[in-house]
Amino acid sequence: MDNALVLNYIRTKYPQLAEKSLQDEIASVGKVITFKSGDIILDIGSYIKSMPLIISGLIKAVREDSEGNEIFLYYLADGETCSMSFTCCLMNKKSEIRTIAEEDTMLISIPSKYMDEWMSKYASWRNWVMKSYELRMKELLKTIDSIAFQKMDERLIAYLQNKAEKLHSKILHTTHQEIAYDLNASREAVSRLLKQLENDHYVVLGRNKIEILTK
DNA sequence: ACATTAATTGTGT
DNA sequence: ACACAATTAATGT
Repeated sequence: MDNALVLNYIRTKYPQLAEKSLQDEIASVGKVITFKSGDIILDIGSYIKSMPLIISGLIKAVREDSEGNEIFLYYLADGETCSMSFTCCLMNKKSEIRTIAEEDTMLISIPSKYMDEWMSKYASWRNWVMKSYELRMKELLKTIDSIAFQKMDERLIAYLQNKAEKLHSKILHTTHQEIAYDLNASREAVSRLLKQLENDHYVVLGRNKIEILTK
């Protein structure tokens, strides 16, 4: 079994979940699931029956408008979870968002029946769930601020920085079109802004590649 | 190694 | 925003 593996992941990526018995429970009921880059992990309108603890890779959460345009909400990175999953599970509601694997991603899936049980059983679990909500709210507010108050050039920089941070890499493998979808801008606008950033020695551009230069 | 094709990026209006 | 040009990467022969 991959129990030992799960245990190892939990200890390295989720040190907050400190209780030994909790770690053991996660190891025994959690399933390791992998997704390929581009896979839709959870679509809008579908029911969720488990909660993900992300081990590696990157997941993008998006919202969809009536015309089918996607707008970027936030990234879910290693050491994080999806608060939407948590709520949906407990309330047995459909998902309001779509999550897509941005990179090849590995996560531990916890069946919903345990999530609730552990809330009263383990202090570290409860605290961590609360912390996750807080973090998710912060990330959402950041995105709202970006959409509401920032110009496109600032949004682009924030987007690139955020992604680099979540990926633990200064090199992003993406296209101008992809970024444009996320920011719901035109591809040309993104291309031109990126070219500006390159002239300002903020990034180096390549095909399917953006390297962010450290300042 | 070369030619062909598809995808991505650049530019002018 | 659109049309199209240029460039780059991928694929077949």
